[in-house]
Amino acid sequence: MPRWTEQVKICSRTGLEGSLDDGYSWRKYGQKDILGAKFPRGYYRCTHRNVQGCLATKQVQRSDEDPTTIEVTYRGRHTCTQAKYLNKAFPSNIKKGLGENQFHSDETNQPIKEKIQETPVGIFAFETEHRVKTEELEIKEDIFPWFSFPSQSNGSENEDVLLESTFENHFTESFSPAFISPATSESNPFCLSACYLNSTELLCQQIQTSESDITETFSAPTSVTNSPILDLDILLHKGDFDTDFPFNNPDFFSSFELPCTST
DNA sequence: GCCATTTGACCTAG
DNA sequence: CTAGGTCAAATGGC
Repeated sequence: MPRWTEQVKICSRTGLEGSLDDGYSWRKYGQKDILGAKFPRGYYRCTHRNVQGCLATKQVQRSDEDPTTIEVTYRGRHTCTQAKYLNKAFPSNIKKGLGENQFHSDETNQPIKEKIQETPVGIFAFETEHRVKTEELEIKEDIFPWFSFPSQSNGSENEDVLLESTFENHFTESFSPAFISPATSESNPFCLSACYLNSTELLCQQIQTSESDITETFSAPTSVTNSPILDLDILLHKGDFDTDFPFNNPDFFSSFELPCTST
């Protein structure tokens, strides 16, 4: 049975923590305390298991080191109708560009692709969660030290609030003005934090700044500003972005609004 | 009443 | 034997 792991960065402000919507509907069937882990592991199976015999399952566990990161281990592929639906909902070049680096297995029908394919709903989840390739995690944390949180839970009931506050403060203090565009001054900086560290997430960064810059950024990765976030260009795999990559087309963004705006 | 979640019990691989 | 994974009754929300 195919098995692979994602790391999902959560945005506690959105309240989506816990749902971890990946486009599929899951039913929780168990939870276990894992030896040596601070947080219990949740066990989920596809809601359509009984009706359609879909054997996909996933395990969800919050990371010890960074409680804002959820490790999601998928097992088995979806055979239910929602998998078909999700496969049709997004341009195929997205799948090609983003899928191949995300997983340890060579399975072709992988949730991250399906998640991204799911629009517009998938886009919103895509903006509030942070999925990273496991192998890149350390590199990202080196570049974004403010993404690493001290282990401060000590049983506090207000852990999430505390984390959110810390996260937000780190961001408002750490981002340069060049990164936070004046044009998006009403946007909550924390929303920028939810726009991400890998290639997929950098797209969101660019969405928040200037759509017209997107093409330039992707087509001329050596032309960067002094914004530290753009150093992430080194993490981009040029092959991930085909010339017709949808995010290069400003029209792609006209179909939805960015949800992370302050009230 | 239906469905999802919770949680202690049970199963099983190592 | 132990830890991880699953089952299923109890519980709660709608």
